[in-house]
Amino acid sequence: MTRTPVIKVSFKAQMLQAREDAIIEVVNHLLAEKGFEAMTVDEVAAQVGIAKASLYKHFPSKEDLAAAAMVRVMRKAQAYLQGLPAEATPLEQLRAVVRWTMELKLAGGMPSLPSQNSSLRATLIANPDYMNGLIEVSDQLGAWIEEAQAQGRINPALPAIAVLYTLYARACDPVLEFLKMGGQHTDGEIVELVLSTCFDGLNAR
Amino acid sequence: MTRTPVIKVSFKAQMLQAREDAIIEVVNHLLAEKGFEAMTVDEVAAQVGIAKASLYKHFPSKEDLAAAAMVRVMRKAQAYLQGLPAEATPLEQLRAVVRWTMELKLAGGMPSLPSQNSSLRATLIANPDYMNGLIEVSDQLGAWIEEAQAQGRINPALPAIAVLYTLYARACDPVLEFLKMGGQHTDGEIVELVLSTCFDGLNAR
DNA sequence: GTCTATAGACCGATAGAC
DNA sequence: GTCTATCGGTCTATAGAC
Repeated sequence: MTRTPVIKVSFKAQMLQAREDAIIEVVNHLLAEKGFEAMTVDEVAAQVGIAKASLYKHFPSKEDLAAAAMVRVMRKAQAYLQGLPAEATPLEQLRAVVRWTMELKLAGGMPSLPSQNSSLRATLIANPDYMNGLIEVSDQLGAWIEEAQAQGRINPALPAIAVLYTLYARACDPVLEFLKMGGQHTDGEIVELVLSTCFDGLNAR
Repeated sequence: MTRTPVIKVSFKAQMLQAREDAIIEVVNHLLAEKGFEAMTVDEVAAQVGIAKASLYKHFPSKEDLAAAAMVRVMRKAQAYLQGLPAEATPLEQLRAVVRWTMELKLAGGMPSLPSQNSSLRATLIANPDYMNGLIEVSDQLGAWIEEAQAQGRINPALPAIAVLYTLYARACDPVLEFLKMGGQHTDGEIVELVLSTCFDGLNAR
């Protein structure tokens, strides 16, 4: 066993980390653009500019690639929640995070995975980083939902879990891409439109 | 050229038609259950109980299989629209068709295809039966939407096309399956819940 | 005997894994 | 760069209807 200078190990680790970031960035955009099934690992390797075999040095399987991208976006969500102004009302917080989610999706940065893929689900559930992030985010959102319901801002007749799912679902709402495809509205208009139908509903008020 | 008894031709045609119905039924449920990519044509053949080659006597490709299922559900939608009571208000009609759509999905009869598959999209767009059905359904829904907006029942500030997309999106809303997975509600409750969030929004009124 | 449909082997390409 | 599995699609020999 050879002693390695500390400075070199750190540098090497930095390189590894940088490459992993690049990989995850590519995976993130590919997942947003074409989904898990349609994304091939050859494609990922090509876009990163490394050999396919090198990918497997970092991630043991395609599922783990996707999981890493999900962990990353979950961390970004946690950071966003952390940065929200504490003085805002719960309803404002919820609207803000949904807006953030939809803006991310419209910008091509939201990895949407099929909700019915078993191998991928298993990998995600087995990933503590992902699961802890998901739970923390859900707890925060759940708390805001219940506060907003207690304040009579969000319909108290709705189960909080149904509200939570409805908010999460904006991250993969096909209405966003359809409206964008139509080309009649800016991204900002689309976000406000869907935000309105989500919170205010389709009915006139 | 030999004359063939009418009765025989009819019988044979009936057999073919019956088998095609069986195929489409299987495809429909497989598409609802696991999506287009995950569905294999071997699987389809096995579940129908015929050889794979026989499938290709009926449908020239996997895409056409999916297209046939989509045409079928589109026809069912058209028949449902046709059967609605003419005296109901436009808003009631819209609510009814969305309810019907979600019930079909919860029952496993709504073939959900990924919105970003190009080969499948091409096949569907090239299919006149599907496109005509889609246009007819959209025209009917669009007319109701504009009527309901004129009556002040649906928010007139929303572009009609956005309302239309929002209604269509209920056919692939992951909230339905998530709530069903939770096991806390009956299918009927889930439908009314999502119907409420769709039309009334999350906010208290 | 002829003709059609079927069953199941088979092929080529692709993609995940190493 | 190689290996292997899978999957969409095809080919052929045979069984059965007429």
